[in-house]
Amino acid sequence: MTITAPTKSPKLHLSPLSRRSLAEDATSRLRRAIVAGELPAGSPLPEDGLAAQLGVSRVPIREALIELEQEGLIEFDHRGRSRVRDFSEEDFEPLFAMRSTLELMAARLVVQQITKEDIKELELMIREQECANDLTELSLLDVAFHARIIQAARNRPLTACWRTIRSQIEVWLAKSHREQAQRHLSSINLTVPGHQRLLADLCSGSEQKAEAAMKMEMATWREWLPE
Amino acid sequence: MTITAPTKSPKLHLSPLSRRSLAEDATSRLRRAIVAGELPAGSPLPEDGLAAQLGVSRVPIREALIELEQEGLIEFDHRGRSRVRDFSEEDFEPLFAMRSTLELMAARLVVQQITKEDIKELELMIREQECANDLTELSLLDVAFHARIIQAARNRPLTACWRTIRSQIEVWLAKSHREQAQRHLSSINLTVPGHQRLLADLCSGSEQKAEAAMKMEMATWREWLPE
DNA sequence: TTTATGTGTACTGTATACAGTGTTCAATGT
DNA sequence: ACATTGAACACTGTATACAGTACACATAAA
Repeated sequence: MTITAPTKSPKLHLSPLSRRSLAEDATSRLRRAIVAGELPAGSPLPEDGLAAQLGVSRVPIREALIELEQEGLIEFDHRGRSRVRDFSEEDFEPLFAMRSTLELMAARLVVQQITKEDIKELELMIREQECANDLTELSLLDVAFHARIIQAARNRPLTACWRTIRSQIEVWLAKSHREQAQRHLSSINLTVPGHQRLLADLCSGSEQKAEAAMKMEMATWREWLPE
Repeated sequence: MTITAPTKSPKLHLSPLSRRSLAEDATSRLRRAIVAGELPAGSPLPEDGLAAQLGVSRVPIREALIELEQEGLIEFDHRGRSRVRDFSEEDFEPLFAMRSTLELMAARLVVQQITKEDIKELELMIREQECANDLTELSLLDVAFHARIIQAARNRPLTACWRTIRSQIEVWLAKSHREQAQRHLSSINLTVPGHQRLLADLCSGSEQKAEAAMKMEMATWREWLPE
């Protein structure tokens, strides 16, 4: 049984599977480690050491570190050495304000142009949230849901901005869960209905409703965090 | 006459002049070239070629290209080759919307906490704008003025977001001036009074005034650009 | 003329090597 | 004790080398 190549170009054009580079792999590995708290705040990130651990050379590591710095997860000191960023409580309010601003803008844009495709995917994501086993998993799905809303706004600069804060949000949530899990247990039952409501209002065609729903969502999130 | 080292550590701590790296130099050189239109939209940016022209190796060039991609000035294709981004007219509206959102947020934050230092610097910048010789110079000073306002908002994520759009704004303005300089000649006399008014309202302590003034400023800018 | 097939080329992705620099810490002098 | 010097160290910044791969073009087959 031989594999025969198609003589005519096959019309079924697959998404051109993105040859992930080592740099991208390193980025997501490190990002996950930081979000999960495996690399605690303040940890030094020597290029040599990381390269050895991940079994690659320093080059992909350097590129990963640059990316993570843009995402606000790590910081370089004056001579180029990087550490996991140490978020203090004063960092929360600005981050929250920025998130609210971006998501409110997204809500306004989404309501005008949401597609069937968007709705289908968002509904699917809500269903996945129903199956979440623990808080950490749920909060990552939560953030992913909001990322999908941003995407539905179809505004490239907005997506770029969101990218600069998304990981930081994940860090906050994970940290908060680790430190005071019991406080958030109730939220596990609120997330799904909240998102259903939000999605409904984003589909309503009313800018007021969409904005109000998003403000509500942001307020909920606000209560989760510090103090 | 020998130079004697101070025996006691000198209290006068100078800002630790940032040993600019070749990568940073390359970034600003390339950024300027793109904004100025010397590297037209669509130009390929082979690492070898750029490295040779700037007299460095590919490593700093790679890092510069990554940075410029984050700033939205260049794009990588599916196999990692980069080109100067080609802004079409549809790209303008989203960029404008994002800018307005960020600057409005900044206005709200600034009015609560602007300092004497901020005001002094902003006034100085307005005086520099009075001396601008041509439109290009003026528009760069204009963007720098707004960047300083963002800085005065003292919100780190906001600054990071602004960084993702700033260069794109400069590209739009420069491009617009090149293509239809005469349309904008009148604006040369409006920028300074507009900024004086804006600064006054940012200092007024009234959130309403500050927001209104910034909206006005954004509307002015809006008229500069396509159609 | 079209459609397949090979081959060269231009480029990136990655590894490796080396040079330079701030920091630390011990040795030295006062 | 204290300041000063110096040498070793740990690390980044940069250059260079090599390997792999998508594309273009030329050539061969239908």
